Formats: sequence, structure tokens, C-alpha cells
Amino acid sequence: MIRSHDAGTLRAEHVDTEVTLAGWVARRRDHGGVAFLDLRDASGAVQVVARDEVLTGAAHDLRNEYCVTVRGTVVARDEHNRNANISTGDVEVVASSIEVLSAAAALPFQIDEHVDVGEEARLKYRYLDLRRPAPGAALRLRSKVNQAARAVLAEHDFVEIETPTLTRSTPEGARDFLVPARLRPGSWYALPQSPQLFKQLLMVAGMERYYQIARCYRDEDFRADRQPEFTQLDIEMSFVDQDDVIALGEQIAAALWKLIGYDVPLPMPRMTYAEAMARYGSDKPDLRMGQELVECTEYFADTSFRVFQAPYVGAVVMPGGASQPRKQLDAWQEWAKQRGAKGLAYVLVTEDGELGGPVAKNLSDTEKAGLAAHVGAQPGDCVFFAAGPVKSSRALLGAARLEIGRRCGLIDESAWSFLWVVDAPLFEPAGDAVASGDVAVGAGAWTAVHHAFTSPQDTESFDADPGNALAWAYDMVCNGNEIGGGSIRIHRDDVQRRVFSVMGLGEAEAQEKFGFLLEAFTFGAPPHGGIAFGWDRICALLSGSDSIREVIAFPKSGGGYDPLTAAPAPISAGQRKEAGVDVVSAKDLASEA
RNA sequence: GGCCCCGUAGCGCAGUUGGUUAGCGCGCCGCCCUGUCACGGCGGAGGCCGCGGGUUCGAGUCCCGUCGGGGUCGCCA
Repeated sequence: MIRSHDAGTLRAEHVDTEVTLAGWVARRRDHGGVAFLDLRDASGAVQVVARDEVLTGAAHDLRNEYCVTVRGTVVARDEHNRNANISTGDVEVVASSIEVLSAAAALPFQIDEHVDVGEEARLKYRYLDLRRPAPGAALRLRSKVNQAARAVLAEHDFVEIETPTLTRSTPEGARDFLVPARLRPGSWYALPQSPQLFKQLLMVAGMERYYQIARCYRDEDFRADRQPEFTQLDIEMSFVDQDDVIALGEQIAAALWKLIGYDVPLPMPRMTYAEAMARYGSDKPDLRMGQELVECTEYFADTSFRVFQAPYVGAVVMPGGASQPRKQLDAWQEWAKQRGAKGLAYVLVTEDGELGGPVAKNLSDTEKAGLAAHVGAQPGDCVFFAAGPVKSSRALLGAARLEIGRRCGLIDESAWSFLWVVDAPLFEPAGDAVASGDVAVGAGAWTAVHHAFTSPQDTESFDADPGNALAWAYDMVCNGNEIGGGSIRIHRDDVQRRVFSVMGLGEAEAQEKFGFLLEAFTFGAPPHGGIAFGWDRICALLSGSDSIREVIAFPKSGGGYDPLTAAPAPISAGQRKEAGVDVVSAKDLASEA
């Protein structure tokens, strides 16, 4: 090693020790005859004192971010020179020599925690960004997160197995990334959206307990919490039921949050999907705040107000919202319209308990009399209403609830709230999916909520009433984020066939798309189930980052562009020809004609 | 794909109802400084105001288009 000690580890006990340090010049304070350098390495920083005699030659021109070695002696600082702000502040290193290992050009931005840098610049020079304490710490935490999860899984005899990233395109929901196959012109690999099918095959293979920190690829539009390639902790287990997978998931979460000094209370509370939708208008409720949705359908059963003559009427209360200026109440309408709603009806509860706002005059006296009590509104509050189809109305109120939480500061940002959402429906009407542009796997009236391999809770009668069939599916939710989700899978080919049949997926089509999996299930497939954790989001939560980009070493920006390497990039004509990108098959030619 | 916000010096930003030479902080360059620690002092360089078009006597500022970034809805286990 070039160095004898790590800069950030030097303490009073090292006084009089001869040390050789290596790192970067974090800052330089030059007083003419003496200069102070803050030498930074991965462990931290220490002050180096450079007197006249060592500030010669190359060392004389030291600038920020030069990579240097320093030989010298650790000395105690005088009482009045100590710096309590840094862990090495009781000592300093008096240099006997300084050698420049590598000079640094003028930097595109300062490597300084006190300076704000735009994300575009940070990502283009991510290797400089990561020299800064906070961004570097996020990646180091991620490494610890990986280790902690592996330790839990190793305790339970899990086998870490890698699965292919060049695989077959399967209809899992999202758009595939495609890779041309040079040796089979006109044929393409797909990058996996998740290792789902492979991990089920590994259960058939008798591995019994599999996991992988797996890279997944989905070619969808960007969001703050989305990257085209992202990471899951992917887990599958044989001979288990839902409670077994949940218990393991809780142990993993507990081990991860322990890293930041938080003990997750176990077992985590569970809530059914139906309850979550009814009370919070979300399948991933944020329980750090109240303001639950209030069901008002019954209350307005006999109303003469046309808007409330709907299959569902619900409300959510905004504390103190009655004092909002008209302009702000109009802004709520805009907010609702942006979400595809017609608007957001509201009633203001005045300080003397009277009801105000445009909706109030449409309500009967009896309706007005009990309304505040029914929804739990106090004088001074604003009550928002949504009326219409159950699903979309609840979704609107759920979104309003979160927006109220943000605007009114109702969310305790220091709190952690975990829960499982269980008993998800097995199917949803394909109309919902198709209407919203979803890619339905089958051509039938129903499509899988989780995925096509999720086991019904009642394997006998699920296809008699698909709309009410429940699945063995579970999501772990933390602070309103779905951080993990999984299910017990179907392991019997007759059940699988019936599920496909409900989805309108015929025998021939099933064989073509999933034949290899169905065949595998004919050879004594064990009952199995699993879970996948959204690793990027979990690391972002643990590190207190707003964006998953903070916990990815080299993330992409919008449009899938990598600001550092400038990928994606055009390819040459030669590469194009060799890859077989433009090959047109005889079949395609025929169908075009 | 829809909507909202942002593009001004290396970085972060300001720039009035359209008006003369486009500013501020940090950084950078030069000189000075022996106890600083986000050191300090003096001096200096650095701008196609994202790009294209239009309105105007005159555009960083107004209009249209376009590109890039961020957010959000659609989409997405």
C-alpha cells in the first residue's frame, strides 16, 4: 500500500506516529509561510500542515483535487486550534514531504458539500460527484444493504443464482428491451423485465431457496422513481405459504433498517387490499398521516343533488382548509382535472359550524345538518368530495389525501410506517386495463392483477366468479411506497390452464408463450412462492434520498440518456449489417403483400 | 403522448412595464499573507442569455417553433 494510515482514522492516540497518507486535496488554506491542506480519502479527512520547506517543486502548486501522498508526523493541536467539527480535529499531520501523484484540471464544479450543483452537471461528472461526502455515502450504504440482505438469506440456506439477461420476450406487462441476435438474423433476445420465469424453473429444479440481486429492464417512460434498468432483490422459495414468505420479508426489512438505527416493529401490520382501497384510496397507503377517506354513498342515498347520485360518494377532510382563498380552491379543481377527474367538489365548514361553498346550497337541510359529524370535520375545515365509479373516485380521494398531507404538513417525515397489503384480487376486468392502454396478456374479459402465475386462494371456484376471486399476493408498503411484492404461484398445470382460460388465453397461445414453463410444471413442480424487493427505492428510503438516481452509481437521465457516456449512440453501417437489425423475414414480406 | 416548471460566465443564481456597458456568490488566473479550517486581502480573465424564426426603432425580457433537463398524468411489479 502507498499509505500507512487512512486519513479519517487519525486520533489523539496516533500523536508522534510517522504516517504516510494518500488522497485528494479537499481544500488549501495558504498563509504564505505555512499552508493547511485538508487531505481527503475514503475514510474522511485530516488537516496537513505544510511549512515552507516542503512547499517546494510540484508541491508548491497544489490545487484542489490534486491526488497526493503526504509523509509526516501526527501532532496534537493546541487547545485553541482544535476543530470539533471533524472527527480528526484534535490532531494534524505535519508534512515532511508532499508528492503529487496526479494533478487535477480546473473542476466543472466544486467538490464541496456546501455547494449546490445541478443534477445534469453531477451526472455528467458523476465520478467527481461521488467524491462528495453525501453522494459517496449513498453508494456505500447500498453496499451495506446488499451485505445485510445476503447475511439474512445465508442464515436460511438460500442459494444465490444468476439468471440470463439475454432471454426470450415474454408478455409480462411492460415493453421489452430487444437485442438483435447476430447468429439468428431476424430473431431477437429480450432483456428480462424480471427473473420471474427463471426463478420458478429453479424451484422445479429443486433449488428450494433462491435469491438474486437482479438487474431488470423495462422500456417505459421515465419517472422520478424509475430507471430503464433497475434492481430487485428477487427471492423464491419452495414448500411455503404466504406467512412464510412474509416472515422472511420482515426479517430482511428489519435487517436493512437496522443499518440506519431503526428497529422495525414486527410483525408488521397487515391490511387487506379492499380495506386499503376503502380507507386510503390506494393499494399502498401512507399510514404516517390520518385523514382517512369517509364513505358517504349511504349518507347521500336519497340526495336530490345530481352529482352525488352516483355508485360511490366519498370524502376527505382538509384541516383548516375553509380559510383557503378562492384562488386556491380553484387550483384544487385544476389539480383534479390533471388527474382526469371532472373536478373536486368541496364544502367549507365555517367557524360557526355553517356549511359554505358552491356545493352546500344543493344539499338538503338534513344532509347539511349531519355532514360535518359524518365526515369528522371541525369548524374551519374543508371537505373534499368525489362521486362516480368506485375505483376512480377512491383513487382521486386517495391522491387528495396525500396532497392534503403535503400541503398541511401532516406527514411526520421522521417516521417509518410499514405494512403488508394482502388479499389482492386475482383478476381485474380487462376493460379497465384495455381502456387505459394496458397490454392485456390474454384476449378475455379478465386480466391478472399481479401476474398470470399467481395462485388463487380458492383453487376450486375462482373461475366461477373471477371478479371476486382473491389471490395469494402481498405487497410490503413503507411510507406509501410499495417496496416489495410477491405471491404464491400456481404449481398445478390444471389450475394454470384454468387461469389462462379466464384470461382468454387459449391452449395453443399458452404453449407458444409459456410452453417451457408449462412443460416444466408437468415434472413434479413443488408448491412455491416468492417476493421481489425494489432495491433502488429501498436504498433511496434508507439514505433519505428523494430520487433513486442518488443510489445508482451511474444513473440515466430522462429519455434513457446517460449524460456520462452519451449512450445510447448511433451504430456504424457495418455494425448494423452484422447485427442483422434490418433483416426482413420471408413471413413479414408475405404478410405485407 | 398530455400538462406544468426550468435553460443567462466553469457551477449555483438575479436581471423591473422591452431601453444605453447583462450583474451577484463560489470557482478559475496573478500577486500578497506563519495558525487557518467554507481562512483572508488586492487585482484580473471569463457570456452565441439553449437553438431557429417572428413582433419592434430596440428583445435575456414579448410571440411561435424546436432541442435539452426536472416534475406530473397516461404507461409501468
